[in-house]
Amino acid sequence: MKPAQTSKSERTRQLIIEKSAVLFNQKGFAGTSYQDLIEATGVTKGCLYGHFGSKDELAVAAFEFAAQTLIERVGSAMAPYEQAGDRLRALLNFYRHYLTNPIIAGGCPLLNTAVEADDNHPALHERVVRVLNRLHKGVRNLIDLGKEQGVFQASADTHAIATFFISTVEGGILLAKAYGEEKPLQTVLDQLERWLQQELGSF
Amino acid sequence: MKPAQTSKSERTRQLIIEKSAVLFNQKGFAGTSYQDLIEATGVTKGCLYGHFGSKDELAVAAFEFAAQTLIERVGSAMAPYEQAGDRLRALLNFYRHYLTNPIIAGGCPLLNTAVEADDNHPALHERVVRVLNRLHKGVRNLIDLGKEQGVFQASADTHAIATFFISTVEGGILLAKAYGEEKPLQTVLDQLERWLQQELGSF
DNA sequence: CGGCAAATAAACCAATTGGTATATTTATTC
DNA sequence: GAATAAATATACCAATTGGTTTATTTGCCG
Repeated sequence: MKPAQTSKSERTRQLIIEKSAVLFNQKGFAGTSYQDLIEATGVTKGCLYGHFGSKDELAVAAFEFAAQTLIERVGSAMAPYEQAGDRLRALLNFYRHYLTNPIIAGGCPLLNTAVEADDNHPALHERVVRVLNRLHKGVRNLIDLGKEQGVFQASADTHAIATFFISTVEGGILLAKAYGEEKPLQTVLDQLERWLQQELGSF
Repeated sequence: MKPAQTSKSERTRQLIIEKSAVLFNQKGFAGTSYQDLIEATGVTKGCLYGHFGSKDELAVAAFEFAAQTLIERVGSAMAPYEQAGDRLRALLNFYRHYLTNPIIAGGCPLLNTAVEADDNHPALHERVVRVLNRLHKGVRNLIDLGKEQGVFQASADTHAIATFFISTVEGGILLAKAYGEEKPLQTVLDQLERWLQQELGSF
């Protein structure tokens, strides 16, 4: 049976991934049982195992989906703009609405998965690092673009700025999630923006 | 039986807390089973339940211990200094050695617990917020001290700086842990220090 | 040092865990 | 629309889960 463009099973598989991603993001890998997954997806255990060989495999697929969604959303937030300064502002604004308009319920999947995976789940940990690298590279490319366009200072330390950017944003998401309000993240993003303007020159 | 200053059971209780704190920090609450706890503490299940009524109760005690240790270490890192600038530098240096000389194996308990607790574990979540508040207040006090001493600019936004500080540091710890190297954290702290010097005036 | 309470150990519990085997639908292709 | 392969459901499994009960040992105070 050749799989049609969007066969029933493909759609079921996608449904499983999307629902599971939320659960894993909220409850973590260890905290999510097959019973939880069955209830959330509305699908039986046999079906779950038919599509994914193990909980590990499902968790990896779910994380990749969440990460892919994140990357795409970031990308389309910046897409309308060509000037690096505008793109950077769009990136910051994307994170400004991160909690009220979340990629996926339960906070940042990158943050959540990183914390649980690094000591416990090599397969997931590896994906986390990969996504982190992609994100880092994305920020670096943005800075380099700005330099080429002459809107960012050529002397800026691209790598360090990208690292600082990601750390700060993830930390801000952590605080906001912990406090259950978006204000800490807003504060962090405001400060980060000011810092970026000094590092890169007003943009 | 009135508990003596340090009875056998008190020592056992402390042993359980210290060993459990490591496990919970590494494997998370859901990821840590009583079997794990029994093996790590070298004590039987009956003994565990004799001291703590449930896994929840033990996890809370373990987190409080880890948090207390963190607070104390931060405090004693800054204690030798009176001038706010020196104290702030000491604080940054404390975090510089956070991964090579960790409070507790498994990374920052505040970060780890916050991520797992906020959606799943109200009791733990509440403690996390409390510790976060204490930390935030500590940084604010440090900044205010610097203002009183005339070494920090009076115009600095104390609250925002404290929020930014904590976010950035936690984000740096996250990145360093994810990458398994301390360089990202070093980078973050270097940038943070430069930023602080601009916000507060060179100190 | 005797008595007793507290601490610890050991055996046990029902429920749930992740995972499997098998039966039964369902979808797709010829 | 029949054949068939894939998808789904059901029932089952041993192992482990968090937690309890009961027995035994230990530490402590008069």
